Amino acid sequence: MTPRQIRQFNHDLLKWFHEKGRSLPWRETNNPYYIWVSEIMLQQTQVNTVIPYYNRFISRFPTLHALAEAQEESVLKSWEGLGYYSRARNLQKGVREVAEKYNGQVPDDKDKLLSIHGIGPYTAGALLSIAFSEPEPAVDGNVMRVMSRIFLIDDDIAKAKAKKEFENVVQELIAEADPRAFNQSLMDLGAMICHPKNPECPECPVRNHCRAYDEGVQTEYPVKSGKAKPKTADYAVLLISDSEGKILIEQRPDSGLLAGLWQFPMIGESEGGKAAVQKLAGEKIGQSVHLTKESFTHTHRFSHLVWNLSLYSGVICDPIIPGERQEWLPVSELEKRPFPVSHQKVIDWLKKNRRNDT
DNA sequence: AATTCGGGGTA
DNA sequence: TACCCAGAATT
Repeated sequence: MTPRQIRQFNHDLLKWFHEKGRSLPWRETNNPYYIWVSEIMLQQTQVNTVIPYYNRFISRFPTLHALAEAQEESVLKSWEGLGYYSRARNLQKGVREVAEKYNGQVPDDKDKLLSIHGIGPYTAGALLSIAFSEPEPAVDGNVMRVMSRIFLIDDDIAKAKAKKEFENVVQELIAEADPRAFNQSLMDLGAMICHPKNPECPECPVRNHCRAYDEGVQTEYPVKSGKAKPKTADYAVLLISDSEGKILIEQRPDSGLLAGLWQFPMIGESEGGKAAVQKLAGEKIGQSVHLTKESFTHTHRFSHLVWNLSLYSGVICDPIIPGERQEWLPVSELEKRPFPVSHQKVIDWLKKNRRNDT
């Protein structure tokens, strides 16, 4: 684009944004900590899903220091159900880093931001532009889709390399714009008009600048290669209760899938058969236990994994002393711990079917 | 450069 | 179903 075309593009885009842009909780503030929280929550997560989580989170951790000083488990509890839990752990790590290294002030320097845990190229750009009004690109899925159509860029956006190309394009456009409004207007355009499947081009404020619209090939962009088929894993979920009706739960490891969350003990069911489950359950719990296969089963789909869960229950008369990451809890207190959604389904079943109240 | 990290909305 | 979502860390 020529400088004149760039000015016209900016004018058309920002005029639309000020008239039709979304009003969102995190747009009512310039507090870098609030913007930071919102950007982390919004990673791979839709706006409407985030809104209630954001409001609760800010209400519970109203300042950067409040989050820095919180128990990690209470942070995970606030994140429960939102997914990608390492985001929450890294956010708190990053906040603690800012509290110690930068006296609680979120730095407005790109390299310093990128050195903070959980802040990558996108989030650094978003903070610099939205919180500090610096002309930095913030390239996410929306921006790649919009720009791929406007300039007919056919790089595979599933590849890491493609992002640089889009950052260069945005960098040229943003130079003459209000960076804060510019980056957010691209995201709103991507979310409200320039949809992946059925873009509403007649409503688009920049369709006159769009090469894909000009050539009628909007739906062929962006170019994106496919993902691998998720693998499946079968598990026996153990509902072990003591004579008082307390349930044995355990905390998952500090790294990997669902790190730090709580769950009912699980056993890989690869070979199937109740006898095998019974034997492994005895080893896991530390004493032999008679299990009953319940009718409850549940399939949980992650983006890269499928869990097939089936439920076994058993009662222990002489309860074991719980291990380091285990605990006996009454059903009524399970909600104090953060559980993954798959095991919340088990809790739902338990509350409907429990035979002995506690 | 490819894989691992959740869960829900949408056509 | 399949794809997408205000991506980053790890391998």
